Amino acid sequence: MQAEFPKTYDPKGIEGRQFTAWTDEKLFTPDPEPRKESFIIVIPPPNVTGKLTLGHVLDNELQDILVRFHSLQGKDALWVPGQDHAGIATQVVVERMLAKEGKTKDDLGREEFVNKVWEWANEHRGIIRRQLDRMGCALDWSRERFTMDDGLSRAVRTVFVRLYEKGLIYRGLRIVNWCPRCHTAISGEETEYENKQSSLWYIRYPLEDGSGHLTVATTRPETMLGDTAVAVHPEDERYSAYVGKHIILPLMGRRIPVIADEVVQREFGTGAVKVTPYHDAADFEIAQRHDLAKVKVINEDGVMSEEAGAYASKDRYAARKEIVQDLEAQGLLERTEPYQLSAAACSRCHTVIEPLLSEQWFCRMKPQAEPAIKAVEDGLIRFYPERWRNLYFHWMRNIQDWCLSRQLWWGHRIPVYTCKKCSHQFASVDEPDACPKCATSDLIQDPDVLDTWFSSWLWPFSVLGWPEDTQDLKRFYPTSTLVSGWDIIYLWVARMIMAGLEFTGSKPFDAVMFHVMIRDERGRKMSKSLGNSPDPFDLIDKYGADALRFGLMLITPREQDVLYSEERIKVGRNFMNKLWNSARLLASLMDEEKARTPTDPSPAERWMLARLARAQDEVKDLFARHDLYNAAKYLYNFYWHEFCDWGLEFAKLAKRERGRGVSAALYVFKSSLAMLHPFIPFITEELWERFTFADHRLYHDHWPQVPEEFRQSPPEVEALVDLITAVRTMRSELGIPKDMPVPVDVVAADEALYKSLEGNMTYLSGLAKINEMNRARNKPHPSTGAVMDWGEVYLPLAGLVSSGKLNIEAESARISKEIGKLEAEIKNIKVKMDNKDFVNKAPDSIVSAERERLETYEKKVAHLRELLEGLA
RNA sequence: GGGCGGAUAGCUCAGUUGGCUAGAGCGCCUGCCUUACAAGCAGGAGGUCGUAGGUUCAAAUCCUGCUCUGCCCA
Repeated sequence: MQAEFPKTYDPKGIEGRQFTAWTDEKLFTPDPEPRKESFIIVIPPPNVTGKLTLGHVLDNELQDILVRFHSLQGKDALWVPGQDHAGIATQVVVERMLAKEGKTKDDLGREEFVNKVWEWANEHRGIIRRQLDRMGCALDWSRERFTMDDGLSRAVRTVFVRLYEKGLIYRGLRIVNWCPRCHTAISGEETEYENKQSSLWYIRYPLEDGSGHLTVATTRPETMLGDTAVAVHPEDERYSAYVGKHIILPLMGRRIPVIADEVVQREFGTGAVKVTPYHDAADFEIAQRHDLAKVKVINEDGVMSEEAGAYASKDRYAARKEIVQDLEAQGLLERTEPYQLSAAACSRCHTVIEPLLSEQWFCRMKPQAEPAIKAVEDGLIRFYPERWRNLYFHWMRNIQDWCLSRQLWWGHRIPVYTCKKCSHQFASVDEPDACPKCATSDLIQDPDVLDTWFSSWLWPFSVLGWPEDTQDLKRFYPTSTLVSGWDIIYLWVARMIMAGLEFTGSKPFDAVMFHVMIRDERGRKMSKSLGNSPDPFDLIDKYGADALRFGLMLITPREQDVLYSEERIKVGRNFMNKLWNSARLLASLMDEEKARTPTDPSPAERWMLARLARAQDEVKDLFARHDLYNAAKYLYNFYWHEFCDWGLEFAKLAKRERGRGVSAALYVFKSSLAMLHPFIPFITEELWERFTFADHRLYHDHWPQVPEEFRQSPPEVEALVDLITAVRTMRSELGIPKDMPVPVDVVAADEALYKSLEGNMTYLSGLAKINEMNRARNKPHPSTGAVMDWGEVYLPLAGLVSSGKLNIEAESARISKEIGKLEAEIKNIKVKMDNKDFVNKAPDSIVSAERERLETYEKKVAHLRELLEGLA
């Protein structure tokens, strides 16, 4: 035991020292020789651009808790760290840096630009590592991986070639989400919807035969230049006469048909809609059905194309303005309404997305989805909480083909080659020297790169060495549990399941544990622009990593997004201080004792051991259900309100009054440290070390095993707790000064119980200031009292009345209230008992329990009435 | 428009397969700087379980409608 033990727990210094020691000892690298069952998690790779957020703290904390818990269960635990290369995000960041120097990526050229990105990425990987270290994450950094590593890149190419050769990857012309700033297609998940106040423009489209016009409403007037039809609903009687006629498109003079299609929403605008196949996904579908022309009027850079007539080479928004003005000048703008629209924007640069017809690489997903659906349906892979299965099934059953290509430089370049000579196109894992058809070496590789998720979906096995058949892969795959926010269930979790089944032939993990999102105290999402997202590392500076972790765990429900505020996590800091101070107390009480399994525990100690045993069972059970929130709460309440409030108070008195040793309390303390360790690794290791509980780290110790014989709690200690609480309440209501001792008279139904209570005068005196206990023969006058399940306690007032003013009103109000509650309950039970159906149909155990309750309550009420009379 | 949730104390949430007087933390009130801890100790107040029906001997819990609310997809 180290001598110095400050009054307040200060994590500074301690956390850093502990972590350095863990790293030096390679604590988190499992033995090369597998000896026991293993537990493995792969980290959801943080984005390499990332500073970690509070959300990451939660996500990684949960994983750390699981890893440490399973290590304490005696397993070989492994947690593999790494980062993903975050294609667009990283490229955008580096491009911005270049822009500050007045350069573009094209100035550097592809190779030099990619080198620059590598430099930047390597630096940031270090930042992420330091942040995870500060949280105390038990990651095995000797196995760190990056999605752009050689091995993982090879896994990506291998998978691509396999799918290509299976015919699942194809080139297709589709409407994609195009970011005009990033110059690439992006997925729906990489877009964000932003509510914008805009307008709905009503434009007149003149009919060719001069018989009038149709009015269409649009939120994007600039796209009208590319209209190739006007569509109405086939059952819309307002327009049935017009179907088949033609319109002369204003500003362009193009002749376009009026067609009928069922997707048209009759309620929107006028019910007649313009059709722009090149720039709208729904319109593209219509065009396919009706064989319409597709005219591209906006280019990849967001500028109007040559086909935009007079508006060519103007910015899309400038063109919009002019087009509206020109239409108005021609009397074709019927009216303009304010309109709230939710516009898709690039989640990386917030430029408004341009839906654009574009040729991209796609992967057919349906064949891979089927076994993945079955794996979850059959329980081969379990979801916690289970309800996320619904979302998974819903998406998987409606799965769309995956757009794989991105027009970026940073990422895995698509391994498709085309022979310049014979035009043969093929995919290859290794860079080919020559065309397999005509043997010329004049080959061109596809310039695009793959979606970042195309490497992330391989993560559970690529990090272990796949496609090589490595030792790690054999030993640690499939992994145990994946921890993830529910927001990336499609983007990542579902795809990993498909990839695992498709490429390794087995599931990637046994279970998925989903956690909720963190919002601010007003329920808003954390975001940079709102400035409501705290830097978790400021919080760690202020409160310590354990306090942040435990505080966060205690306020984060499983199924409902957590409303975070700094005030709320202080509960974590308070707990650290409580834990620390309870340790200080034990340190001051102990002599040379060890924390052994107690050999001859006193009743008070057995009471404590029984609570420990229950905590151990409960918490283990909660872990089995992946309910770490309630496990944390259980431990909090057990440690604070059972061990500290009662167990330590008993131990303190037993030591001071009777010179009894504290080894039983030390045993409970030691066991508690082990159970708390997964949640708060730093302080528990620190205390473990200070008390020299073992010559090895707590991380490698064992979950407490409380002997069976201690599981039964002695009834007299339960009675003792009741008695102390009752007397404390009466003292408080009556206003008896805290130092004034009181005598009590006790009636116990069971003589043995009374006797054993007598043996606990130390506690009665120490915790309720009871100086004398007598067996009650008659109710003393005047007196108050309380009725317990096992008997009654009377507090004679004779000696107290003379000594000062007692608040008799408060005390009699308390008793009246208790009577009221019991009478209401008695009434309820009587109604039940009078009900023949209840007596006949309810299980006997319930009926007899009700009968007993009725008797008990009636007895209690009778006693309380006597007490009330005695008070008056 | 389709789907998934939520509504329980002032606030944030627990409440397993229906069955003891519906719990916790924070906040609030009262009294305490009691030799571990005022980031603490002791005691206390506070709830028509959103609403209307239904099933049942019995509903916060199961079913249906409605209201409010959050999110996802199109």
